[in-house]
Amino acid sequence: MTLNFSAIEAKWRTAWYNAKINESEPRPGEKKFFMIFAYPGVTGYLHVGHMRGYTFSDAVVRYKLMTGHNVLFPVGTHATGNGAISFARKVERQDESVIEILRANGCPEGTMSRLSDPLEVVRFFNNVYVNDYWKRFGFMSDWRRFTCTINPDYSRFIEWQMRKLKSEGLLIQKPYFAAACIEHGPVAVDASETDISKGGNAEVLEYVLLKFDLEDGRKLVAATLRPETVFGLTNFWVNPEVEYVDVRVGEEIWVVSKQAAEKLKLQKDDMEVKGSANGAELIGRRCRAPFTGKMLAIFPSLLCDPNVGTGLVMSVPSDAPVDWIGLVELERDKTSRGKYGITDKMLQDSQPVPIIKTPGWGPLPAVEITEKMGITSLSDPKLEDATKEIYKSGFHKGVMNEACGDFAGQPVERAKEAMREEMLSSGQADLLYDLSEEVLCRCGNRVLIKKIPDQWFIDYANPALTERSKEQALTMKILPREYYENIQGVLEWYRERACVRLGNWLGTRFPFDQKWIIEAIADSTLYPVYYVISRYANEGLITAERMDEGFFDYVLLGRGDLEAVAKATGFSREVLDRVRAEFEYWYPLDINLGGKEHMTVHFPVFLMNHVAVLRPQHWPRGIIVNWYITATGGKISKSKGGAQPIPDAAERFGVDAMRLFYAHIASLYVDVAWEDEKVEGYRDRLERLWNLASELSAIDTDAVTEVDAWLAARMQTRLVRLHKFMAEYDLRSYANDVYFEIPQDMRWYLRRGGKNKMAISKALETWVPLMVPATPHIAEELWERMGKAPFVSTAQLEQGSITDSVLIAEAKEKLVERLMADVSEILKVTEMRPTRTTIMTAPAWKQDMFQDALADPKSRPDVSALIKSAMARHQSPELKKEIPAFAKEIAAEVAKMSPEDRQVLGARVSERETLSGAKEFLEAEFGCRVDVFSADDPARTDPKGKARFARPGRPAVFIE
RNA sequence: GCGAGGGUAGCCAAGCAAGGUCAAAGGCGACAGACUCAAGAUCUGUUCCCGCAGGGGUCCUCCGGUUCGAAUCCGGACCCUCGCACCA
Repeated sequence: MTLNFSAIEAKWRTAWYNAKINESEPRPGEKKFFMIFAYPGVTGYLHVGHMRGYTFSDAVVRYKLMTGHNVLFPVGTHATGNGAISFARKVERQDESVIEILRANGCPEGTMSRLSDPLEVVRFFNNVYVNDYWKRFGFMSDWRRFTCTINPDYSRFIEWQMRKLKSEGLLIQKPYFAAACIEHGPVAVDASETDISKGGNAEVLEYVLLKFDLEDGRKLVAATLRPETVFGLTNFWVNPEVEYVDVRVGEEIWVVSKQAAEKLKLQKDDMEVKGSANGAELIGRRCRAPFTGKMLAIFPSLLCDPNVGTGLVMSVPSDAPVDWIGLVELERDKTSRGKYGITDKMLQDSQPVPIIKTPGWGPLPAVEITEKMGITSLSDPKLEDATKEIYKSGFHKGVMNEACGDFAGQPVERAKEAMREEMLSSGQADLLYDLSEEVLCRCGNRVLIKKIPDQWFIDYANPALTERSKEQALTMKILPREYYENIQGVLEWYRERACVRLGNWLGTRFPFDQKWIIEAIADSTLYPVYYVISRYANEGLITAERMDEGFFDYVLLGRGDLEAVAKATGFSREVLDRVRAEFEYWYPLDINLGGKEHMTVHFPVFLMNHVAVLRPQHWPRGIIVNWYITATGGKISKSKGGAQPIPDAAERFGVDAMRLFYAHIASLYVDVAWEDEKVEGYRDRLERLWNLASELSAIDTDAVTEVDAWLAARMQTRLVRLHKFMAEYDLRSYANDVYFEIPQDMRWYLRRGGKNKMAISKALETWVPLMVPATPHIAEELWERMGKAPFVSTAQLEQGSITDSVLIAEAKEKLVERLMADVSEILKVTEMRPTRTTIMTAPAWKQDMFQDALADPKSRPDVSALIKSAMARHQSPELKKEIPAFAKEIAAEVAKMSPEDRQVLGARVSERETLSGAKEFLEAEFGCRVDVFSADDPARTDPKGKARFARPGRPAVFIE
């Protein structure tokens, strides 16, 4: 029969939500479990990959619910930033790809036009996320608590958070250099290119500006990334075709390209353009280098790009292939030399000077590499590779040589920093921030780096905060284990982070200066707290306008006086105390789960904000990081739309099949490629389990067999294992046992001739509830078919216990399985068709000795002690030779066993009795007569003398 | 570049922190058998090599080391993925 998953899912999610079993109320005295997943940013449709982490969270929550916890699992969305704005803009200009995505996801045409409004975008997607994704997947989430970061009440909370950070001294102000469009203000430069139309991969570079004195008092300003190479300067490059300008910066007159002047204007407070400067006129003159004071000739070079740096370049031919080839070309170019009056003497004075010792290279790497690569002209494209190669090895492995004064012997990396500092403080250098490639705003203007003099930061570098956060992290459950260790380093490394920004963004106004909007990472760190409040705001019991500082202080920090707060806010005392009690009940947060992209962004600041603002008993208890589900060809891209809409996938594969896929396909801590066939495989698996359960339920006999006890025992063993897995949030191992191992146990039971109605229904009652975390809908349906009252979702899982009788039952069955494996091995090799099988279990003396060995507390049993006691027990002369040999063997074997195995095997079972009991089964399996003897039974048939091979746990076998 | 993670049998994927119980779970695929008129589904078995008695050999990217013993620990090489801060 084919199951109608879709109907089953709809039936049960409706039933759950009608019965409100997903709603969370504090129940004082009862254990609580509070988990969230990092809420998604509202930037468009999500894809099937996103559901992995969410589903994992729901599975954990459901498991906790079934193991004695009162759970809280709220959800929300994060709309701060420019995601919704950029989406709305695309709709507005009828961007084809966006319209296409909307259509593909079934967005009605009428709704589409509304989505040119960012707030409508947020509203629309909030609805999609909650209804089409999370409810559709049957999450045990308390929908009453939904919140979104641009809700007015949420904003009050964020304002409060900022006030607390400020009063803790954690908000600081200092200049900052940010990418900005002249028209539109700050823009985001990132690969998704939401704000920009070109240059998403650009990086912000910090150039050191070096000032070269001209005789007329002006300064030629060269921009460099390698200030330490001033020791190797030989000349200066000016492009005769570029338009330069004189600018006044403070007291000084600088010469830079016109384009560079524009950049400087955005970054220097006291600066003005004086007039144009003639580049060609400078060529042939001389300038004095900073730091060394060396006089340098000025040569022409058409390679100086007015858009890069200052459009003026200093020349270090020892280590810059471009500079070296520039000189080589100039030497050849008699015309230019004549035109600019460049003499042989000037060229001779510009010979490369070795300054850096780099392993694998001679004193003049630039000369060496151009020769090796056969580069002789500035137009050779290989020049770029050569430059990269020399830069890389010189910078990372090089050491300054004896020509470098005080810096001789220092690694280049260190010398660079030291010289930068020294020249900056002595006024010989300055800084210029620039983008590594051209970036264009959506409006078409060029994006430049602009100084923001009064930028606010959260001071995550604060030593006390860092220290307390690190200590807290040590006490937390953080998975995977690698991240538990790494987060220490991440917290240490965290610096101040800009927490507000200018421009057109969604978010909360900064309470200390309304021109700023609070930035997206800053307003999403403390928010799990808000889920205990949002519910009251959503129900209208408290209102945004009146949620003041005193209100939050009272409910979250336990500060202030109830009467005063009630009076100031107008909220009822009863509500105020309910909110406060609810916070005290649910907090701290037990688990925050989020994707791996959060490891160096959200998680550390999430922790630090809690530590900074809340009392220690409310600091977080756990973090789980999930890796991604990717498309077969690479990452499923959020900005480019999901591979298939989530509701479509749910319809096609079934929610439970998808949930099982997420749970079982791999550990949470590896990336997995989404493949339709795999999800279909899980759907088929669920159908098979359904059929198996039906087949078992249909059995209606009371016949008692020895496997009944085994089945009961095996379920106990499984339960204990399963709870151990979930203690580590190892949902994958859990699912493996529930969906693959337990069905295997059930089939084995049937194959062994089990058919006891009571035993079966007992096992099903254990098994079906175990399916709830991963596949709740199908579990409910099975539960109902079994005649149980709803809901299995709220049932409690058995704990399971491993008693002696469990051990014995397991050991017996293991014996049978082991024997079957041996027999089939023999049959396979010999290709016999058996007519009779004789099984000879180990003789009493071997069994006794085996038990002695297991009982020995030493990890390696004492061979001579084994021999002694065996000799004392068994006097027969023919054993005299066998005992020592076997003692040695058995001691070695036992030495290798785990304590668990020893325990199992120590549960002494009569092998002959056990196998005799399974005789009928074995005869059916082997298709021949089976006789079971003890090896020391004279009645046995053993013409080939196999009996002596009998060992405890592995009887001898003779097949004819 | 800096920081982090990874490379396991035809494929996917456990194992690796606490070395021995690992020829290495589980799934998929393939092959064989049962069932069936047949196909599919299902169930059972096999799926590195050798072996007519339950055994042996060679394996966990490559090279080297530690150890009685290494998929697991250490060093090196090659390859892949992710994060690097105002996109969230």
